[in-house]
Amino acid sequence: MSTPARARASRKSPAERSAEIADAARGVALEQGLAAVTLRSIAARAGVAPALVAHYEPNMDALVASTFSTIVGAEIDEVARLIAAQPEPRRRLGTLLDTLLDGARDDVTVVWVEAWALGRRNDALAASVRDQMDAWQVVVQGVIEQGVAEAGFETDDAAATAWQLLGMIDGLNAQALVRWGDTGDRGSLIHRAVEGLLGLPRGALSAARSASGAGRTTR
Amino acid sequence: MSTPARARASRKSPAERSAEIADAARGVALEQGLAAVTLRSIAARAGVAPALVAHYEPNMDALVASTFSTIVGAEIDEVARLIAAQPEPRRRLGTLLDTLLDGARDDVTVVWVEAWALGRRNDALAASVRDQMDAWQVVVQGVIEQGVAEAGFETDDAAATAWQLLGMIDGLNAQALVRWGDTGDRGSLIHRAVEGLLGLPRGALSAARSASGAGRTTR
DNA sequence: TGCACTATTGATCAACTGATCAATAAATTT
DNA sequence: AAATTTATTGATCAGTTGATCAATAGTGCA
Repeated sequence: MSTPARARASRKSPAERSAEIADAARGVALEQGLAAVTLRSIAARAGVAPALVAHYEPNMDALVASTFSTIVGAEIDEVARLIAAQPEPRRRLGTLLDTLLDGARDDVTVVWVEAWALGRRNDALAASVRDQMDAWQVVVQGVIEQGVAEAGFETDDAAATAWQLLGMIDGLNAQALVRWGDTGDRGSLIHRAVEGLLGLPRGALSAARSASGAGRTTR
Repeated sequence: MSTPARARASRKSPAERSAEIADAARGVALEQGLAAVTLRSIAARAGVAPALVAHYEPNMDALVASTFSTIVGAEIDEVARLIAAQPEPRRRLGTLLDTLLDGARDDVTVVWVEAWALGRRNDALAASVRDQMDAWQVVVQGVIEQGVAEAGFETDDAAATAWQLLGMIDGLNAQALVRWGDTGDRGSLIHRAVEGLLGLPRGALSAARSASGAGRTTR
């Protein structure tokens, strides 16, 4: 009862082991942040010697970058699916805002914030961050363009408006991360801001939402 | 022509030396980010042995935290002064937005973003971050409340609206930090969003601004 | 069965971090 | 001038990080 020193890991196919390492990295990143994705922490979680992680990954910067992409990519896919399920632009937009601001993905927000910071010293990560931001922007721009075509959204530049919207969301989430506790309801006021951004009448988004029965009670 | 090994530092009063160390930390943080504020980097910049930095600071976490507070505190003071110089609420708000989004303080934005990330592992820093966010919020809330009283701003909850506004600003700046280059004009669209947030007619803020001759040409 | 391939590992490195402490040296006081 | 105080330092420690490499041990093939 002393050294819980990991037994030799069973031999697996490179594909399988590689996937396990990626999974371990994803888990550590979600639970403790991207900064905790180290050679040894991942090895420990995967039940493997540190050298094996190094064997499968060109370097840790790359693992951190791919881990970021995996996590954020999954988030984008998930939210994109939720949006696509909504039948109408205003409700799509409301779903987008409510989903991203409901606090259920704070672990992903941590990953985002750390990626912004770490990206300054990890080029591969910085590139991944830009890629995933672009991917988000495409999704949001799609919602806006459809809204312009079908639901009276007003904007000269859907692309720029999408960036603006994303920036607002990211900022509110990052803020909520720090302001634990007394963070009021992020997401209630943003509806007004977005209505202003898109030239919609006050209440247009909230109305579309409550009409769809998506109201949360408290938070 | 080999070892530029620092000569013994001249003896100074604790107050003076302490200030020099704080200055060195401020400089490093602004030029290379908070993560670069290390015992040795600060010692080198201050022209002093690493042990002396440790002698003057209880620990590095505290130095990082106080450095953050110094930098952000100065930013708040500066912007608060700029705002106070404006005679009217709409122009005050416009000045606030334009000043914070003109990209002239990106070095401070880096400090903010890194503080959000590092604060997760540095309690003293996390506390400083909360304090400075509160300080910002007070300033913004003041602008809003005056606008409600004098310039037709509409909001039920000036405090929450101030947080919303800050979140938007932080998010756009953080985003611009990463999206080097193709970051369109942050700050042009935000006027519409803020108008929506405060129940102002479209163009109310931009009009107040250009009327005051504060227009920037390009960026 | 024995050979070849390769997944896996322990040991080890260099580089960096924050921190401590006895020794040194410059002031100030006596 | 001597003693005292204290600013400053070098040396050193323990801890972390990413990375390399020869040695080990499963696995499948001949």
